[in-house]
Amino acid sequence: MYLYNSATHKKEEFVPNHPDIVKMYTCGPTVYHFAHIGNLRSYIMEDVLEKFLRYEGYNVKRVMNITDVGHLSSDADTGEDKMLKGAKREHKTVMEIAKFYTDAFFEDCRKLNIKRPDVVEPATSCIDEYIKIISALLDKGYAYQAGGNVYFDTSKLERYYIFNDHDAEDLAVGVREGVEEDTNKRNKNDFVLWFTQSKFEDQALKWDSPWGVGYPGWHIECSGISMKHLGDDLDIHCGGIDNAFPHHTNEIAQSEAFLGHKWCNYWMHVLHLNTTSGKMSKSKGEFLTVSLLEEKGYDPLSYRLFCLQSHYRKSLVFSWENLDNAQAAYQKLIAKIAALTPGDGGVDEEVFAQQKEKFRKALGNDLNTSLAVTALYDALKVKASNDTKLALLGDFDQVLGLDLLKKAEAKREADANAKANAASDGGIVITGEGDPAIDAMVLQRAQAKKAKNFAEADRIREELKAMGVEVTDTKEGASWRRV
RNA sequence: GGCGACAUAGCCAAGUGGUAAGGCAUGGGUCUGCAAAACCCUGAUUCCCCGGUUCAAAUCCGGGUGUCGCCUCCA
Repeated sequence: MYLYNSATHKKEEFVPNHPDIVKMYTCGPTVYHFAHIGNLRSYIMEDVLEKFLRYEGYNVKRVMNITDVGHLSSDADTGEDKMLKGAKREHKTVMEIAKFYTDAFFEDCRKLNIKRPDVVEPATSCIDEYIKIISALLDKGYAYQAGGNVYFDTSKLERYYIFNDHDAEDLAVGVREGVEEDTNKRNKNDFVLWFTQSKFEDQALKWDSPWGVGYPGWHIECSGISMKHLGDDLDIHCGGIDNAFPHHTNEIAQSEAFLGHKWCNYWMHVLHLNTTSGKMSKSKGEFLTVSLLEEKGYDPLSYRLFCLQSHYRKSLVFSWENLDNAQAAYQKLIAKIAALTPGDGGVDEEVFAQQKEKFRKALGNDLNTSLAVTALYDALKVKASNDTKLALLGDFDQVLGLDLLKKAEAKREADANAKANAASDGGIVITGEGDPAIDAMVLQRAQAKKAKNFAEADRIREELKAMGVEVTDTKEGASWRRV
């Protein structure tokens, strides 16, 4: 397969370091609040990558960190630690906050069919790992102590900038309000590996270290966690585009300085979900969560489809209109699949192989999920038995994760139940969810309709509507369901 | 200010030199007392703009414009 590598700015053929395993690392969430759906876009696309690798027969080991300490820098407005702020807001301890929002994050993932990574590691459980790396960096002369903190010396590297060509002189330091230049730094881009002196007092969690009691810097956790679980090399490192600089740049700097060789081959960066007014963030505008989507009547998987219809390397604009589009498309898709009867015709292997090839080619070309979704429609339209179509859809859905067959089956069952609950009278058949009182009203309406008393029929339909019951006419009579 | 990316119909988009896929929405039709559902039909003389290369450009080159991201932690 081919993947765009942001480190080389080129689409490259993916070749793992070891033939028997693909080592994949994903930057996880900072668990101080709920994830918004923009955060989740990245995890959806990374999930597709992982599932496609497995689909292609690779054995994948995927690791994700949970940031519960470390990048605890300020919100520009208050200068408070994010975890601490969350804790104060909810009158809980930092660890309680971390647990609560970690659980909430994986609950959101579950709703979106995002597989839990093989290893999920909180930053706070790998302190020894960071200390080991920092000590070695000091020994090798890549790090120095100043003002109580340990810094990485970026001037010691031959090449520091990886993802873009910065000129240190042009970097604006402290461009935003509330950020002050750290005078301990020898070079503009040096970064902290270990803090004992923080500009934010009240750091909740501290550990002992050779350099004093303190806590790890913003970037060391990903290097430490990755090496702990994946060893001294890595195939694919994923994250949101905003992480490219400085977070990932710094990870590469410290990891390769520590290891003495190349660390990670492929870098995948997912672009942002924006609102019409710009980047989606937790601190401004509407805070869009999976729960909010559900409250508004959206299936979380409609959002997944929305993301799939776009490409991960393009920013995507969220609007309710766009989500409506996706939800309509999703429901139509399910309805079409539900209309296919299983057990019809067997699987035509030749057609199956042809369609599958198209699907593989789409995803194999830098995860062209939009074309992969098109392959779903092609599978529905292809001249073949229902069994062939269902086999294709089920096969593709292993990667796309839209619960296509499951949802279609549920719909078929619901329709069958409605039939089983049918009440009939004088040749008029009422199908519904099995409530005799409702059946009676629906029957009354059907009789009024048969007598061409349309005013009465419409009146009863309105009455039912007010009760949350939707009536649709059928050939035999009428059908109803609660909405 | 510097750096990185993107720009195709109302919206999401495919397209990597050979004459604009697909989906949603819209409009029309069949069906229906009406409605819903379903099915059929429907759309870009043109791909941000201006030059250039070529028999041929949405696709390549040059120059603009616009949008987004990064340079504080953020997916």
